[in-house]
Amino acid sequence: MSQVKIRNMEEFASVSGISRPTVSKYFNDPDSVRPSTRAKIEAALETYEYRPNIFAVNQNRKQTKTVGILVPYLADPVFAEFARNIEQRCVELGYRPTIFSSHGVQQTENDILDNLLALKPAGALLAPLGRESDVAAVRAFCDEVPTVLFDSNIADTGLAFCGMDNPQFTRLIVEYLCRSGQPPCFFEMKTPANPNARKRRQSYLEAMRTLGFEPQVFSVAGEGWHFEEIGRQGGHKVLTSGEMRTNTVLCSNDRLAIGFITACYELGMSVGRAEGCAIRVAGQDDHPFSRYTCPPLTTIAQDYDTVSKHAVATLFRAIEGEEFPYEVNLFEGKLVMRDSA
Amino acid sequence: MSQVKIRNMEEFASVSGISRPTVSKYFNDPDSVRPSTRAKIEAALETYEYRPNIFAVNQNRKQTKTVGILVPYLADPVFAEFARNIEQRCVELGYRPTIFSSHGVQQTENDILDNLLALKPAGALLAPLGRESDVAAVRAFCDEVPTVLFDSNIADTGLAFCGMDNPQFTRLIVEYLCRSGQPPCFFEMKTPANPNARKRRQSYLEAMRTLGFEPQVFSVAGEGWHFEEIGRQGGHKVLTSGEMRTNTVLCSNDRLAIGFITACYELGMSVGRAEGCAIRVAGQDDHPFSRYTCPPLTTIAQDYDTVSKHAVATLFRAIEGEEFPYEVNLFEGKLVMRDSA
DNA sequence: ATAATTTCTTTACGCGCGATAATTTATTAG
DNA sequence: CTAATAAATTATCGCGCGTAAAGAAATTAT
Repeated sequence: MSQVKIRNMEEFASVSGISRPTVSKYFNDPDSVRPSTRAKIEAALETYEYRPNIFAVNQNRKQTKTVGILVPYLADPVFAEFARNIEQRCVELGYRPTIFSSHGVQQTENDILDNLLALKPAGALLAPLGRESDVAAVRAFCDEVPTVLFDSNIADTGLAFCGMDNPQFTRLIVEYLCRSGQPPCFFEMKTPANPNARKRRQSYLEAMRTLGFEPQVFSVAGEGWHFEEIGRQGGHKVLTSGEMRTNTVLCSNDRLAIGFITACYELGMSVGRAEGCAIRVAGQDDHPFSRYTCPPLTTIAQDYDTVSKHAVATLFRAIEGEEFPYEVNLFEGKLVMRDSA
Repeated sequence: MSQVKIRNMEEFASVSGISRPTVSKYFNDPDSVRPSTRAKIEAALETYEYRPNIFAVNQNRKQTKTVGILVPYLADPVFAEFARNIEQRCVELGYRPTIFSSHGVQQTENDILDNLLALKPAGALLAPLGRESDVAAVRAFCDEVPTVLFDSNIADTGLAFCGMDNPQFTRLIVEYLCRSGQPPCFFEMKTPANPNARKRRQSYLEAMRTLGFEPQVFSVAGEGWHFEEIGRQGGHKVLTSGEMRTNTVLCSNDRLAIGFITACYELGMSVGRAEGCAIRVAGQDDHPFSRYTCPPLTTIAQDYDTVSKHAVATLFRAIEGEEFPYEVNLFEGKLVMRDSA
């Protein structure tokens, strides 16, 4: 490694013995130059430290190598896992992903979309806030940037949506709960942030009716993204109300279930499918922490990997110029039987 | 809002009736122009949509408004919380934070530092991987960019370090455990990624000796960042080994404790400080989920807010030109008494 | 070998803005 | 009202690179 500092592409071109426009072509696509010149450039790259100035590159190219990743709440391990997974795939494809979190706030989501737009990204992968989203703002963004939505759908927005097959999710676990014990009641937030929650409620009702059982829904108060606390406090209310007509609770998602189990503990109720337990609790999502609740949580596993993979693949089809109609890709979940139900 | 699209600062200057250099000055610092011209510019800003091209700005300014935030593992809610907190503070100060995660991998950490360098950030806030970090690479980065380290310290690197006062943390909870029941043994990973873990072990030994008790340390195998699973499997080994000379376990951190409690559950051992419980378990960090374990976890609360605040404040002192010697700022934790110990 | 084709070089311009110097205009002090 | 000061204007350059056109050189095909 030479001590000579290369200041720009001009200098690098001269030490590599290739003209600047050709070097520029090389950095744009190494395969676009003759193998012999490519070798020369890469030899120089071994000797001298040089990388094109990213700001100059991005200013002049119409399309950057940036990919925006936006999740509604990064402190939720479900979304941290999505972000990590998607990020890695983008890196592998030679792009520069940037992760943003709306922190559950519409204004923040809008600000991020606005800032992201200024970065002229090649594409974006968005998990919108859901109910809190400014639909017009998200649509406006999608009109400018190739975008794939995931997790939380906004109809006909962006190139495609990749998410869960909520009816399948809920039907699967409702059927399991019904055949292994008492039919479940449904525990949810009254005004859920995420549209998946509404679909799951719907799917619960349908599944119960199909199976010939009377559904019972508990919608508890609570705003924001502190689901565990909402689940805990709501759990206390429901459990002490005496209104539960069953010993089995299906929670709208795992984080609510985690809080609900805490409530059970605090009320001295034993949770589990084992004999002698007072109550069975199940969740939906397979949250990373669900394996470690006491008892471990029975739930439906969302396949982060498949959803991420498909979302990224769809985006890059578009980035690489393919045209295709709007898609909705829903993926099935798998039952994860643990001890809580 | 006019329909005329403003393409650059030149055009915006002309529609606002102000010369381009003055407009440029305004965007650099709105207070640097006369109030009357500022008003004119802001009036135009109401009518026309224009924002300076961020790439052109960053190319020409020696210093950008970017701030890099790097954490070792974003899927760990402790770091998600840090990242969120720091991010928000930077936004409030008018900067553009960008969050990165090393995902526990040295090469990733190095790549991120490398990429970050190319973004000419005004500063960076790094929580290094710890044992896995390439110290030379981190130091090299710190030589180029004003950097404050947090959470995990690398001696004499960067402008300052902000983190926990591990001796105080551990002493506090050891004292509590000793006066409220049997003195604790210490449960940790054999080769912890994070240097805090080593200090906590040390501090445990000292605290126990000071109090006149015989320490006992269990170092369990396990690599990586899946602490809950390591805690669970290690917990099984320790609990079934018959080597524990006490009914109280202090875990090196909350995530290990969460896994340990799961192991207790799986072995049918009741956890808690209540009478009749088989074992007491305590953690350290006040992980966001610790409130929801069964029983809720007694732990030492790390003050994310204060650490973040201090780290950001220190960085911006440097960004704004102040010179000061290398600092180490350690913050005390508070005992959070819940039911597990 | 010659022609056809591909690739490279040279030259030149443009992107959008920061920065500077010299000049003009507006504001404030006396 | 004039001088002193502050602020805005005009003009001009530079940043580092993308890109286009025209011609030279190297490669491939015939």
